[in-house]
Amino acid sequence: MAYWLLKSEPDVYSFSRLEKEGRTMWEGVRNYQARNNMRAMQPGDLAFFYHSNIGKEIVGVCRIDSEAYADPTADKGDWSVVDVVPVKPLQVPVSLKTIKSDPALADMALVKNSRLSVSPVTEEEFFNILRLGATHI
DNA sequence: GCCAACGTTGGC
DNA sequence: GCCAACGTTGGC
Repeated sequence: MAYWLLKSEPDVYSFSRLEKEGRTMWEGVRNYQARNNMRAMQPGDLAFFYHSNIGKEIVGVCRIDSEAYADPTADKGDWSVVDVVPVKPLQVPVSLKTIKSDPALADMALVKNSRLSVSPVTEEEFFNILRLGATHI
């Protein structure tokens, strides 16, 4: 079981929309590191859903529901997607500010490599954030 | 809206 | 293979 973090601008695709739709294909990733992270995902892995630009906070937990497969929206290049389903929103969103100010979380890829849209999360980080979010899975 | 950080492209 | 130029992301 691995843990991840997925970024999306909420005015492009928000967590509440994922909850409403029940499932989405995580399309459009055009960065090799992010793509390789998706290729390392397994069905059942859990991921945080982070709202970039607007909110700048982790708002929910979702589950990876497929292995990586070819991105049908890519007209050229070797890109991948995974299917994602919602698990539950965080009772308390965990802001980037909170994460940066917490020594246990300040090494997260979210902080260290702010441009990476699909990043790994350690088990320790995952449960720390759940605790800050007052949420149990 | 600005700009720093980062990744990619292309000329040499 | 290096590096300057450019484009994009995302925090501020």
